[in-house]
Amino acid sequence: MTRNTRTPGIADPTRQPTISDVAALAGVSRAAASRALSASPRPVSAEKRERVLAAAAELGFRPNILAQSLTRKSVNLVAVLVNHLHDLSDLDLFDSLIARIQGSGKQVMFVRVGDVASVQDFLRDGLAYHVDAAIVFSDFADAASVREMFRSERVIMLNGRHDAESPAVIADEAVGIHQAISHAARQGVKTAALVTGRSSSLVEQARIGYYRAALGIEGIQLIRTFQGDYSYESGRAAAAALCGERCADAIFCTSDAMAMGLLDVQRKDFPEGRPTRFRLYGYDDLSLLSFEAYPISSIGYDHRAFVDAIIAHLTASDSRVGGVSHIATRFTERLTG
Amino acid sequence: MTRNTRTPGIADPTRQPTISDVAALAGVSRAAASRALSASPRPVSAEKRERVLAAAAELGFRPNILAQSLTRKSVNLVAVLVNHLHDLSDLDLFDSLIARIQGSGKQVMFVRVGDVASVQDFLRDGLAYHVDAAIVFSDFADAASVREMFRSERVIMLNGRHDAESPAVIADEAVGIHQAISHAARQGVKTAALVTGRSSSLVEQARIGYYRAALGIEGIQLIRTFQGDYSYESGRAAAAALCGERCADAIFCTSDAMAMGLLDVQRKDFPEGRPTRFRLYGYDDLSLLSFEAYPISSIGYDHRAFVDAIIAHLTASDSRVGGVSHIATRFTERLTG
DNA sequence: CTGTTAGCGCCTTCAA
DNA sequence: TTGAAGGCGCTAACAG
Repeated sequence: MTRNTRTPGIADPTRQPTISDVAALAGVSRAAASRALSASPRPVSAEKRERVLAAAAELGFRPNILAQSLTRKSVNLVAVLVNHLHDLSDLDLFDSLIARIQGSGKQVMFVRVGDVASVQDFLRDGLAYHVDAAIVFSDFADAASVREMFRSERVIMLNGRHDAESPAVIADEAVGIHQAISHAARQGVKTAALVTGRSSSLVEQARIGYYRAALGIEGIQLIRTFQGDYSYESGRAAAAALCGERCADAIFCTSDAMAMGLLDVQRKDFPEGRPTRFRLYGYDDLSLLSFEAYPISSIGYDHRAFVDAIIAHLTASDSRVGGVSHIATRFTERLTG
Repeated sequence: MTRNTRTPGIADPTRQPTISDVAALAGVSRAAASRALSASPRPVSAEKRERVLAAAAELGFRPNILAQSLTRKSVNLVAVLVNHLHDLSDLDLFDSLIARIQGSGKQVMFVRVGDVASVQDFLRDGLAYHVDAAIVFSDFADAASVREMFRSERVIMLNGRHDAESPAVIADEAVGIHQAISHAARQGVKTAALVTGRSSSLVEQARIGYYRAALGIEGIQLIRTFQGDYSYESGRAAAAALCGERCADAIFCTSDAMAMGLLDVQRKDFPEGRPTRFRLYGYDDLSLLSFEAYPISSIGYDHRAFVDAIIAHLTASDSRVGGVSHIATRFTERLTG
């Protein structure tokens, strides 16, 4: 029995039909069957193509994409790295990202990288696919590690940890933050408190810097700071620490979740639906803020533009150019501002 | 040049090193290199293993999992099918599911199947991987289609559309629903309104049936019904329709999101933090309900148990047994109940 | 323990 | 246009 030549009648009937089976049934060579089944136009006589297609249909043949990719050098798989799912500041963003990736004919491999250790585990255990591209939300991975992890040059960094070789998409946070703070200044805010996330993240460090700079420019005094971790619970903790005696005129939170926690602690004090002793500003512009319970003024960016930029890098012809796309942010006023 | 034998010095240096390169550098056969690199213990002399490992490290060798899977007949890939991401009634569930799957050494392929048409597209275009298993949340896919789509016998159905050949995990909704309704009865509720989702879903049809049955048993009269689509917006619409003149003593929503929308519309009428003219019951027990703004009594299940059941099916030795695992649901009382 | 050999399923030269 | 042959990267079976 020669290579890849089988007698379908004798072989295991539960086995998935391969292109060899199709070729045999159609009475053509494997190469001819491959050409007939190919999406791109290849030289096959119309009559043979017909026979091959009929045979494939009869057998219920479906190509093994993994085997294809072995020769094609492209698996049509994109890895998406996140810390945890909770980090997805907005599911809408994610949903449209996945839809767009699938729309481009690729599938999405979802990789949850909870901490630095698991990045190392991945590298050590070699349990990473050779994917076409990787999109990195997770804080815990730098561009070089991800390139090595997935053996891919096309690594799109969204966490600020890009380098010269990998493209990145980053939100231009300074603009929106300045808009929010100058809005506060116009409302007569003189003193402010800042609730931050883990300062280990580069993104967060930069964000804090923008707040401080804008407050300085607008002549608002930063009288207190509280370090949280982006979570709702840490926002509640911040309320206890900041909303006592000398409460600032405005409290800026570097995540909406924290602002929500803070708001909930204060909720009983304001039947009007918003705090009166201070103004409250969040960050992320979660779609949840359109619910009446959390009318928090916030800073966000256009999700469509963000996804567009990612897709552009994904489909760019030159895979290894390390360009950085900037996405504008904007301030949205709601009841609390 | 014979099969798979290369001279590394001459070959394209940007090419990823293969096991042949490692073997050549270590001065052993490819088979020996494969054995040395294998996770499971295989016969290799300690000295050779040493040399191979050193060579692999020097070259930065990483096995191509896709090529491995071609011979191993297992890709270590699990497909997860969802409608949209919004459908994930709780991200926590999803997060731990993915963590557990990755913990078992498999990766997760995320497939968004927005409608019936895309299921057909998948089948027609053949752009589906031969995965080890598929986990189906999406309403739009039945067991047989998914088995064909992914060429896998191991299809775990969570949408109620399982058949004799595929295992399933389903929440035992009747229990929790009855708990909620008998709780309402004990509070003196005599009349009820029901806000439902799309009744095209089998799960939803069954759910509505449980509500009706339990209301009957407890002697509560169902005086009004409103059809929504599980969304927050449709909950708001329900409020307009149901909370007017002849408002029921209790309103039961088949999703928490709808209950939240309904609550928000009524919010201004109750400074006490909850509606007073009627009791409100949701479904899903979202973690969001632990926030003070939405203290909605709700019905849910133990996420851990649910994930455990899925993983059990995933790792079961007999792939094609179609057992159905039932997960208990329970009622949780909050302010609105 | 070792290396040789024969594939996994597919695609792509390359002569004919 | 066609089919034979070789190879993608890896592992398993088989002699030694």
